[in-house]
Amino acid sequence: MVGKEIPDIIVGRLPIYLRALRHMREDGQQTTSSQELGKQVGISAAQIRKDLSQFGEFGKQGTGYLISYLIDKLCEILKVDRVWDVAVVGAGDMGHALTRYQGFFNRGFRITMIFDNNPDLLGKKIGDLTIQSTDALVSALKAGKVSLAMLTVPATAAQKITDLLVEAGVKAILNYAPISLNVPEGVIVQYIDPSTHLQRMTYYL
Amino acid sequence: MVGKEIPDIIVGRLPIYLRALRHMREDGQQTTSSQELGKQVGISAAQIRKDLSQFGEFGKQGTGYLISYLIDKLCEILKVDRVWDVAVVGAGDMGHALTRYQGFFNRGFRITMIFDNNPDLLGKKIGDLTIQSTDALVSALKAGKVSLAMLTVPATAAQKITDLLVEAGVKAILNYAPISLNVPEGVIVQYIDPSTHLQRMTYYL
DNA sequence: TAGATTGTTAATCGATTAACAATC
DNA sequence: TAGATTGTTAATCGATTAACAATC
Repeated sequence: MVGKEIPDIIVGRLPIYLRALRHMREDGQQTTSSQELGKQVGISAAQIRKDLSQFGEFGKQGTGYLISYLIDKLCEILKVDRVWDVAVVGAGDMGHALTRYQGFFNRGFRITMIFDNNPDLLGKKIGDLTIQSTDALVSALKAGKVSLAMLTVPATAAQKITDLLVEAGVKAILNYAPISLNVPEGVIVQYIDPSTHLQRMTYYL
Repeated sequence: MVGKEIPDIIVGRLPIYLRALRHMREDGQQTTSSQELGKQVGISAAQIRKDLSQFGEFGKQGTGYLISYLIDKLCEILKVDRVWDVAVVGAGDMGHALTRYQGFFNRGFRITMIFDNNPDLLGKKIGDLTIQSTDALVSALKAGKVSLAMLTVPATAAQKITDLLVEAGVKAILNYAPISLNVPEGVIVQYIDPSTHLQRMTYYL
């Protein structure tokens, strides 16, 4: 295979597979099949095999996939065979919750900075981290070579902060503010907005 | 058009359009075009027109869409022309953050109950709401006819709580626990897992 | 060996885009 | 009227599924 572009929809499923495989491993399981994994995550066995085949041959006919091996391979593919530093901007309830969340580290992430523009919060601590002024954001991120950020500021501030993140060299933003962001080519944004998720479901009720 | 099934991928874009239209209205804007809206949300104008045309004719040649009218129509379609009661299960940092979040109400949702199984938390208040025992979950949800829930418990407890939610008649679950849930036909799940979102982005870095 | 399951191909299905007549 | 923009059709593009030879 010569570096043909992988569709993003496939990339988006890999973390789901990885998560399920980790759960299987925690349960002491050693091997699985595309059928079993598919049933677990609600995706057809054929699709899982097709998705994985984009990246190599990870299974064995007759026996399926060695869970630990497939986990390693997926971590490599997703580049989470290392730990990424992540900055949080916005130290409200959501930023607070994310910063204290213990689940990031063994998924490949570590929150190393938190920022807010509220003077009352500056210098306060969340866990080991001290809340810094957004005035320091660009220089601190550049110095720390941070390329991932989570954005938990109000919608009204989100675009302005985004522009700072871009200026600071951030390449991927997980946006919790309920607004679409404009970013230049080469910067990726993913959106988490519980209201849009809920609205997508109420349609069916 | 005779009730032909709308693809879920289209349903999923409607809340995005709705959110952008509301921002436009807040800015005092009265009309928009598929081109302008598309630029705002990063979707082609043709696709927006095609999506909307599944539900009716909401625009005018030459002038585009009346924002307030289109908002009303999208709210009707998504069934958020009313306010839905939502239960939160899990009163950790994330459940806390969601319960205190002010942004739900004008998107069509209102958190009316919060549950946790930690005895130390029972009876404590988050805003106006008192944390209830998960033992009371099924009866309280049935009594309140709640059909939406947000799940913010640890992954280890998520499936067990999901079974209770299903038993209580919940039809849509927004799952913050990092695990795939099994639900019967007729129950919808949406997933929010920041780690999977981040992993989807690190692939490209 | 016999049964199971992969990786892959071809067929099907679905989604997006381009183009344009209709019309405000 | 002239310019703009819709709703819709046909063409294109992409994703999913079914099927099966290969092989553990």
